[in-house]
Amino acid sequence: MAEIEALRLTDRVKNGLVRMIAEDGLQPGDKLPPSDRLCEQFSVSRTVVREAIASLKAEGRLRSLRGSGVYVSEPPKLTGGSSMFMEAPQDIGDVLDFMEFRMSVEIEAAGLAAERRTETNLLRMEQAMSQFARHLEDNTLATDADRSFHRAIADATNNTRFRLFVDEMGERLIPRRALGAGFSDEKDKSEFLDNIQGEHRRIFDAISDRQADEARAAMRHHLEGGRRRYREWSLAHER
Amino acid sequence: MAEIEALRLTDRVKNGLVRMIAEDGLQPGDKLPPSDRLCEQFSVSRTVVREAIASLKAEGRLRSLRGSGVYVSEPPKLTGGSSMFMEAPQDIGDVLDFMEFRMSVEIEAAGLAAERRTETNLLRMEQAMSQFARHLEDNTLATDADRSFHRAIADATNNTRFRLFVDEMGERLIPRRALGAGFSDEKDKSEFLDNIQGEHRRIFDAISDRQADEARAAMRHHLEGGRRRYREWSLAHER
DNA sequence: TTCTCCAAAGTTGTATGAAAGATTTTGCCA
DNA sequence: TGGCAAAATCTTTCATACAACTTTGGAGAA
Repeated sequence: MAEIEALRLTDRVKNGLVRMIAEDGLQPGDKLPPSDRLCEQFSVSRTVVREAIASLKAEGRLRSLRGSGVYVSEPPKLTGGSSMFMEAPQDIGDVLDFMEFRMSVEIEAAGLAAERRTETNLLRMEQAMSQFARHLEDNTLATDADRSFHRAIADATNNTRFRLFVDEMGERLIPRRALGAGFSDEKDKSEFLDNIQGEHRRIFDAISDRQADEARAAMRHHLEGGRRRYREWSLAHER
Repeated sequence: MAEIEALRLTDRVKNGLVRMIAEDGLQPGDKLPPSDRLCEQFSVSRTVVREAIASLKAEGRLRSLRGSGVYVSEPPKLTGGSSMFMEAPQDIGDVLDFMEFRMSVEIEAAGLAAERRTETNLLRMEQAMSQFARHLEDNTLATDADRSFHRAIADATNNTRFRLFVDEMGERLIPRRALGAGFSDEKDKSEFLDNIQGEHRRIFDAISDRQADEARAAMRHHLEGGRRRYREWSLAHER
């Protein structure tokens, strides 16, 4: 009879990792120390470290890239919304509708953010932008950074509903392909990503300068571009 | 460049395990084959099998007893939490936040409606407006008419998401009082309701004339007024 | 100088052998 | 038959090695 499950090393390391992420203030997209380093830090073998990381990956808190490193990813945010109008889109037309709905929220969020943003809000946006630049080559990590940027704007509205909406939407509407996949030419892709960075910058500047209308216009332009690209992409790839 | 994340062996084994559990009809509490067996079955090393099991443990689908074996555990029950951001508002500040969030959606809905409305849409709006006028004396009926008007606008966007949102929001955010209750003077009240009719009329005209920006401005003004009145009312009645 | 290409170093993924801790089964003896 | 100890089984952990991939920095070319 196993009254008390002896705490396995793997669990100890797992807890140590989440504590380490919290204490060191590691943001989504940041890199963890290499596994060898973690081995000596926790005084365990690599097997244990790897299993702990595998656990955290399964929980969606880490992401690993072969040959590169292990990265912190966006916190999982339990799904489970039941609202009909937040259902995951069913077909391409539905995705476009959803994107349009999203626009309505985020455009206004940008405007409110311009009126209410604090220095801390601006800092988070800047962090997200530089993170985006740092991970241009990796679609999933750039997607994380993109979400961080939009979430920082939602935060700046100082209205919880916007933040909650952006979080929940992220679970359902992530046209991951749209952030870099589907380009046959590498030059086209980097140009496209540069474009997005420019759009983010324009939104950021408007919010920083407290220009609400310009912030709305910039956000509208940004999201309209994404929606247009998705439509073109889906037209080209429909079967 | 990371075109397609090459599927790691661990993920393959993980999928294989869940498929195996399903196909063999393993119930919670049943024991899995020993890891050595799984290794040769999937033709991989123990490392891989162990990481796959670690993942499934993290997801709560397996649990392992040292020295005994690995067992299927109760399937994790889906957290049935509804969409946080659509929760019914808790306090006055929350109501104001929700109203602001609603504004973001309906402002854009008005703009889209102006671009896309059909004659039928306009007819529905007119019906709602005359219904509103006909029932000025009855708060609940006037509220119904008000909802019909906003829903007709959402319909005119030709985007299902807007219609679904307006419907669902109506369930949660009905400042019934704001539509007439709380007036000590009958004259103030009728004046207030005339005001609302005028705002509706302005929105309707803009949509009818396909003036998207004017429709947005009119809707913003309309909802901002409602929100301001609610705030004043709540300040006057706070305990 | 600046750009391109390539090799070396760094990092994760996979394989293998071994040993220790814990549980279950076996088999012997009374 | 009943009890008990050894054997077998299984998970956990450690250590090492190699493969696959990415990043980095420097040598050489334009």
